Amino acid sequence: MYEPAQLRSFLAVAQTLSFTQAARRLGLRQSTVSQHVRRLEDATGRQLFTRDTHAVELTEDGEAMLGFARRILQVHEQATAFFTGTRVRGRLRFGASEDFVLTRLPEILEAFRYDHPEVDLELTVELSGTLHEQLAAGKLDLVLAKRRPEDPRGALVWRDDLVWIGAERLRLDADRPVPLIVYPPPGITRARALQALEREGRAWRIVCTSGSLNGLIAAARAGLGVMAHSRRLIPPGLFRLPDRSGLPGLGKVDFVLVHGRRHGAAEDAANALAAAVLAGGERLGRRGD
Amino acid sequence: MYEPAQLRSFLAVAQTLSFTQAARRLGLRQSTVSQHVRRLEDATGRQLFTRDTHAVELTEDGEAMLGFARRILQVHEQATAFFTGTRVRGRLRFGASEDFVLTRLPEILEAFRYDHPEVDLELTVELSGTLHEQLAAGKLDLVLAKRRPEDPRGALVWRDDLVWIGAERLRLDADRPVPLIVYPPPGITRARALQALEREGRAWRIVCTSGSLNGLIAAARAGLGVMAHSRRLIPPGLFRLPDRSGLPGLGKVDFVLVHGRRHGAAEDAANALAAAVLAGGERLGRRGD
DNA sequence: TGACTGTCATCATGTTTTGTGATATCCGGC
DNA sequence: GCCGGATATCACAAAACATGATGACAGTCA
Repeated sequence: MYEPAQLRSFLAVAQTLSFTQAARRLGLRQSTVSQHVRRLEDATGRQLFTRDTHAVELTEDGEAMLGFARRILQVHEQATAFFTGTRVRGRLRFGASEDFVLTRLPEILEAFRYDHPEVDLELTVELSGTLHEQLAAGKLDLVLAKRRPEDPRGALVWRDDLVWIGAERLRLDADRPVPLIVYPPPGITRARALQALEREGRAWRIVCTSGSLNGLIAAARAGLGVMAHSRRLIPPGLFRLPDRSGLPGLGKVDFVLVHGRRHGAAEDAANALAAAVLAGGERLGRRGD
Repeated sequence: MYEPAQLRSFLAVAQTLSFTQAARRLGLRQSTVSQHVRRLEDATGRQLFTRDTHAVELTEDGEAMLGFARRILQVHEQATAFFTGTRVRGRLRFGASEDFVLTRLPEILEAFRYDHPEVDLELTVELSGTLHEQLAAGKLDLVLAKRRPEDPRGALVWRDDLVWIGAERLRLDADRPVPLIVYPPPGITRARALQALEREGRAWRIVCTSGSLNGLIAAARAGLGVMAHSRRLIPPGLFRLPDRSGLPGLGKVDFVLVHGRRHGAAEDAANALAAAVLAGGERLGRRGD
C-alpha cells in the first residue's frame, strides 16, 4: 500500500537528491520526508536510496520505484485536472533550458497537452540565463532552468552535481590552459566553470562556444576540450573526467521552476504545467555510460 | 489526494454495485466503505455514485474515476509484484466464462503475462457450470465465472442485474411461448431463465442453443428470440426489453473468482492472477446502447 | 396497509497513524 | 578535532481511521 504522500516525498527526494530540499519543496519537515521514505522502504522491503548523510543516491530498486511513483502521481495529476475541471485555457509561454528538453520533457509536455488541450503552449528553448532575462522582461510565463546563484526564487525541481566531462580518451596537460567548451554568455554553467578555474588560478582558453547543446556535445565528442555538465545528464559518448585530472570541483546545479508575473489566464495554465513538471518528474536521461 | 484504500473501496463498489458486498470482499465494514467513497466524493467535488438505498449506479464522473482508480491500482499491483519479487512460476490453469473474455479480461491477462512471464497460463473458456465442474474435478486452478446459486464460495468480482435482451424491433406475443435463446446445460443463466418463466407458469420454447456466446448473440440479433444477460454486458446491437414486455424479473448475477484445491506452484500464481483481476477490475464492455 | 428485510448514511468513539520539534548521529571539510 | 550541514530517531499532540450502533429509506410479503 503506497500512500501518495509518501510517493510524493520519495519522488521529490529522487529529484533533488536531498531530503531537506525535498521537504522544503513539499512544505513538509525533513523528518517527515525521512519517515515517508522509510515507510516505502519498509513496504517494499528494499532500500530505495543509499544515503550516508552526505550523499543521496537512488538504488536499483529505487529506480524501479521511481517509475511506479511517477506513473501513479501522473494519474493523480490527470484526475485532479479532470475533476477540478478548471478548463484551463489561454496562452502559456514556457521557457526551458536545453538540458531538459532533450530528455523527459517531451513526455511531460505531451501529457500536459492531452490534459489541457485548450492551452496554447509556446515553448522557448534557450540558455538558462536568457530565459531568466526573458521571464523578468515579461516575455515568458514560466521557466524551467538552472538557478542563478544570486536568485533564490523558484521551486527546486532537480539538483545535481556539476562535473567535468569530455571524450573518452581525452588527456589534459596540466601545464597548458584548459580547453573549454562552453555556452556563450549569459550561460550559467559557463560562469560557474570560469569562476571555478579562476579561483584556482588555472589558465584556460575557449575552444568552442555554441548556443546549442548539440554543438557543444559534438565538440566534446571530437575531443576538442572539456565541458561542465550535470552528472546525471551526461550525454552518450561522453564521460566524466576522473578526479585526478586536477580540475577544480564545480559544486551543484539546481534546476528550478520560476513563475513570471501572474496575469489572469496564463496563471492557471502555469500552475498546471508546474504541477505536471513537479509531479511527473523527470528521468532526465540515462547515466553517463 | 486519492488514498489507495479509498480507491480500492470505490473500485469494489463499482464492480459489485453494492457497498455491503464490496465491504465483505475487502474485509472491511460497510460504514468504512461508505466513508471511503464519501471521501473520494469530497475530494473530487463530484458525486461518483447515484444511490437510493436500493440501487447503486456509477455517475459519469464515477466512470471517469473508475479509469483513474484502475490505473493507479494496476500500478500498485505491478509494484507489489516487482518488490515481493516472488518470481511466480509454474503452470496455472485458469477458466473464465465467455462473458468476461470478450471484454476487459484480455487487458488483465496481458498485464499479468508481462508481470509474471514465467507462469504458463492455460486459459479455458467454457460455460460457468462446466468451469465449476472442472474446478471441482481438479482440472482447473482458478475460475472466473457466474456463481452457482447453491455455492457460496468465491470472491465476488462483479454483480449485475440479469435482464432480458433482444433485437431492437423484437415484439413478443403474450399468448405464445417465449422464444428463448440459451446456453445448453449446465448453463447457469439458462437455469435462471427457465426457473423464472416456470415460476410464473409462462410457456416457453427454445429457439436456439449454443455453447458460444457469439452464437447466441447472432441468433438474438436476427430476432429469433430473447436471451437473459447481464445488464451491463449487453453486446452492441442488442437491447434490454422494456418492463412492459411482461417477462418475469431475473434477479442478479454474481461473477465470482474461485480457487481450486491449492497445490504448490499453482497457488502463488493463482493468488497473483486473482489479485490482478480484483484490482485491475473490469470495464466489462460498454452499456447496451 | 403494516411489519420486515436489506441497504446505505451518519455519528460518537476508541485506536492507529501522521507530522512535528527536539535531539542524536553521522560525514566531510577546514 | 571541531564545525556545519545532512539524515535518523523518538516522544508526543493532532488528525485520520475503522468500527458498531443507530437512523432513514425502499422494496417485499403477508
